[in-house]
Amino acid sequence: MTAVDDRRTAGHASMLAASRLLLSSQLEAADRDALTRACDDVRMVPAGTDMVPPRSPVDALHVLLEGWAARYKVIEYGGRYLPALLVPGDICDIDAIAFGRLEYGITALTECAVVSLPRSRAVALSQSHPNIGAAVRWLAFAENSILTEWATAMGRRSVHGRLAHLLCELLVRLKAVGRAEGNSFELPLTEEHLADALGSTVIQINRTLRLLCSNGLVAREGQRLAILNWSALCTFGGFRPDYLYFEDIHEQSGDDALWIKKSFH
Amino acid sequence: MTAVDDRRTAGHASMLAASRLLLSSQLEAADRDALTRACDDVRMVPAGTDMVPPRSPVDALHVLLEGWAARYKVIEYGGRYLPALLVPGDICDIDAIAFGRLEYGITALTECAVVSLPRSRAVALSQSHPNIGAAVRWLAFAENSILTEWATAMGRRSVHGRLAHLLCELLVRLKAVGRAEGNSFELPLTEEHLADALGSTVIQINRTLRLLCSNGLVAREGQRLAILNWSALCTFGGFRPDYLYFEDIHEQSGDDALWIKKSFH
DNA sequence: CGCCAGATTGACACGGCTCAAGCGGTGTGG
DNA sequence: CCACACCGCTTGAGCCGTGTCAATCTGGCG
Repeated sequence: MTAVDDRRTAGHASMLAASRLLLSSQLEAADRDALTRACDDVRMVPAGTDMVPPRSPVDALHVLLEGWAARYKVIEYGGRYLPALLVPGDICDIDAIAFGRLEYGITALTECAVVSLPRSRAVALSQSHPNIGAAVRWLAFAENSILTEWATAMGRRSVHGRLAHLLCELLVRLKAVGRAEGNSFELPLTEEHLADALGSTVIQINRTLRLLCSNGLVAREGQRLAILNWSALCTFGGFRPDYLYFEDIHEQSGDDALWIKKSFH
Repeated sequence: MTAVDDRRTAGHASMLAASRLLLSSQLEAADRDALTRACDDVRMVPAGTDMVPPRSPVDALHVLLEGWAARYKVIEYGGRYLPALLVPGDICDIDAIAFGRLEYGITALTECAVVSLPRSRAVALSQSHPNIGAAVRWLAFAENSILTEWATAMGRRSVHGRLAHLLCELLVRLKAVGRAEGNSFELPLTEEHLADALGSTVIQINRTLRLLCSNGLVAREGQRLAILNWSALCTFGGFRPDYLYFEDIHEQSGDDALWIKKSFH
């Protein structure tokens, strides 16, 4: 995990720059400083560990700097479901700003580096800095939109479609935080993780992944996933990136934002 | 529609009092006044009509006073899905505060009475009145929680479970706005509406509803639905009301809030 | 070398979707 | 006042997508 260690020693200030929250164009320098200063030190979370147990009181928000995590819910006799996959830059439990208790848990799917932002400080900041308040609100609604899309996918798409859709979404989201090169990215998730995120089973995911490969839509090499035929994969999964509202984010992305737009117009 | 006409002539100020937004305990009298004054007049929307077409620019938020509506998405070759059922008091398109365009449409499932809150005024209010901003943020996260629960249900529950779960949710939500008597409420939706909300089909909903009836869990009389065995229905649907975060709302509900709590502890 | 997590493959069963037909209530026009 | 149409509900039969069960294979690691 040398990459992780590098990030760690570099301090979290530079890392935070790529977080969803700080990407918001509504923030000014003072807002960013205040946010960065409010964060605690970087903490490492081993893979498979609960960062936040479900239904417990939360005293801090967690910003993911490195690694993959997920929100999860456990249904009695229904197994596990992952209503959100979290990548570097995401705030794992942003709703803790409004609620002192969360209905889901957060688990580290790989080894993770996170910084904590004490809840009281987060609440205070979003009150005292109107821009931060607005940015949080924006993020809340953006998550809302993603959740709506996921629920729709669960309700009205086949497992094949859902997997294709998810891979498309991941590429766009990873590009936005500089974690994709061209049309490929590291996907360190097991098929079980994907199954839990898509409401399916390992077997089904295995076969679907294999199908996408054999049809030349994607290719896998180790943990790296490359999308070979972007437009075909989008069509197959019914993916349109509008629901991510990434056009509202100007900084950082630049060329990539342009690339996404071009693919659809 | 005499009931609707009554409400109409009564003016919207009193009606708005029951809206989710105004229920928030974070608001003070001045905040409520400002919100109420910012609203336009009541407008009637016929059943089956689009209140807001999908993917179009929105210039106003819509607060539902009377009737049932839904957010909807249309999937090519996948039919329609309703990621949210809206009942009186709900804000149909609250995310328009953050985005000028919505990814979903809003359709009136029955005849509806709505008031419009111009987007510009809503944005201004949530900036100038910190309490309103916080209340909007709270609502955003509350919707987030419901969406998470729905996605989880779509992914990991059977159609039977999902329907039971939905009926439980509806009772709690309707009670909170005074639209349920005891364990029963008006359910003016067709089986097709329910199917679209649950990602299923008319036939399946019909059979499931029939199953719940024959097992003595619920009873139907016209458009009225009564939950005969609340705890059994909750168990069957895996329903726990925590995700609705209604304990944060103190006013208005009173006895009902107590009743919900008692059922689970 | 042996262990183990994860990927893979096959056989099978079942939930739920599809197709198709009939039923009942309500509204409308002749 | 009846005939017809239409919408929503109901019911049956069959099939397909997926979940389940079970076994094998692979690569990494102690």
